[in-house]
Amino acid sequence: MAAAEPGSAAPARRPGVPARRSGDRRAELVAVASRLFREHGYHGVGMRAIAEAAGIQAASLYHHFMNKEELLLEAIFVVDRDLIVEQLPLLDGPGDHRERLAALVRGHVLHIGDHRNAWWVASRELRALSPDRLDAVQVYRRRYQHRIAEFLVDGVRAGEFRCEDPRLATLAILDMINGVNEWYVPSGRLGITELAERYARMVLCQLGAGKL
Amino acid sequence: MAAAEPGSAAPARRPGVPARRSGDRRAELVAVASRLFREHGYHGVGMRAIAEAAGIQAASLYHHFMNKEELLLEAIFVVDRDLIVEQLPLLDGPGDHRERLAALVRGHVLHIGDHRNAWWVASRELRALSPDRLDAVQVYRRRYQHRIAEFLVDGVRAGEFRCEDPRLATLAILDMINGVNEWYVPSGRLGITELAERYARMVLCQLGAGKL
DNA sequence: CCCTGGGCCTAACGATCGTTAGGTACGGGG
DNA sequence: CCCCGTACCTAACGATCGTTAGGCCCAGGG
Repeated sequence: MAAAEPGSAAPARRPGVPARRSGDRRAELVAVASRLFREHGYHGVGMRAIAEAAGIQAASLYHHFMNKEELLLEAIFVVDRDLIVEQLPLLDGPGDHRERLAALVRGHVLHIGDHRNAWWVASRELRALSPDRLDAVQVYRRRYQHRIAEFLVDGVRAGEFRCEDPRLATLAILDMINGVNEWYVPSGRLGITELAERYARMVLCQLGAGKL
Repeated sequence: MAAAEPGSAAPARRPGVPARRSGDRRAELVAVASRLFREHGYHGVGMRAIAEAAGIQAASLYHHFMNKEELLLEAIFVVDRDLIVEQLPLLDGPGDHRERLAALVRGHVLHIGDHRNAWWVASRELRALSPDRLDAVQVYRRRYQHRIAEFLVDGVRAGEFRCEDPRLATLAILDMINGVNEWYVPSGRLGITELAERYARMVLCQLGAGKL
């Protein structure tokens, strides 16, 4: 996924050189598509543009994907799958509620930093999915959101958080974190690890659990 | 702008009936375009679709706008102009820093509620603007952001806010507020005025200036 | 050695894209 | 009454869209 992140032009694939592994090539193409979707939007990029950026012809993409929408879906799912299988378990890990929530926030910010293109696409181009695909993605997303809201309620009950409306606070916090990928660039004032740390602190502060 | 917000179909304009005022018709068309841009994205909507939703033919749009991009620019500028001329002055109004910031947050949330389509477009479709148009919009946006960061510094100096990095806090707060228009629907659990009030409180809380 | 299949190619399809040219109907001002 | 500007129309342009059909080339297995 993070393989072809830089704006690399066509890598001039020589005919006989196999693309490492079959699944690798697929992931490469998804990464290329993610970058272009991010830059111009799903409908702003044609199959020919994606193919050119990958160094092949448009028709060749159909040997890897059924259609354009499958490319989009795969790009989006990278993000949502990771949220569930990597982030959510952090809430059941060691430490008090403060520490566990901080770990989730840090992980979330770092994940955004590692998959900027996919995150952008995942948040802006959902509407281009067909209704049933869209539902599948939103199930994942709601699961993440509901689990966090539940965790906030637990934290309030444990006396670690102060928060008058956990559901609204969840939305506000997630929007705040996801906002990172609107303006973050690796060359910016703050590195992604500093950002992760500061956002963890800001979130705790917002829940009345700040240390400063 | 908020004139034709509902998802109205073609209003069946009879030939001889003038469209009230010349500028009104323009604003109506921008509102229709905003809604469609929001639903399908800038590149996902054709001039023919916009025209049909407005009850006219595609070619007729070119009597009101030079090209498709001008429609987009007009939709976006509604938002950014209002931010500068209506929101920023609130920071120089009466009250202490807490009250003035709360007023800005409330106004910001209410503005989002009143111009949902335009806000959506303004935050997602900037990339479709040509570089010089994009610059013009971003000048407005940066002015808003810098003024708020400056205000936070003042508030910290006055001992009303606690915040280790005002520039980062500004980004986080703005992303949090703008997130409202990702999920807000008028029929939701909370009305827009309640949301405005709660967001004002959450922002103050995040700055260590909460009352609870 | 032949065969199979993955990965890519060229060429083309019908549809839709943004945009333009040129014309019509009508209300208001001279 | 005539004329002008506004608002809209029909028809069409070249380009680009997503997608398909069919074929070539090469690596690996029998």
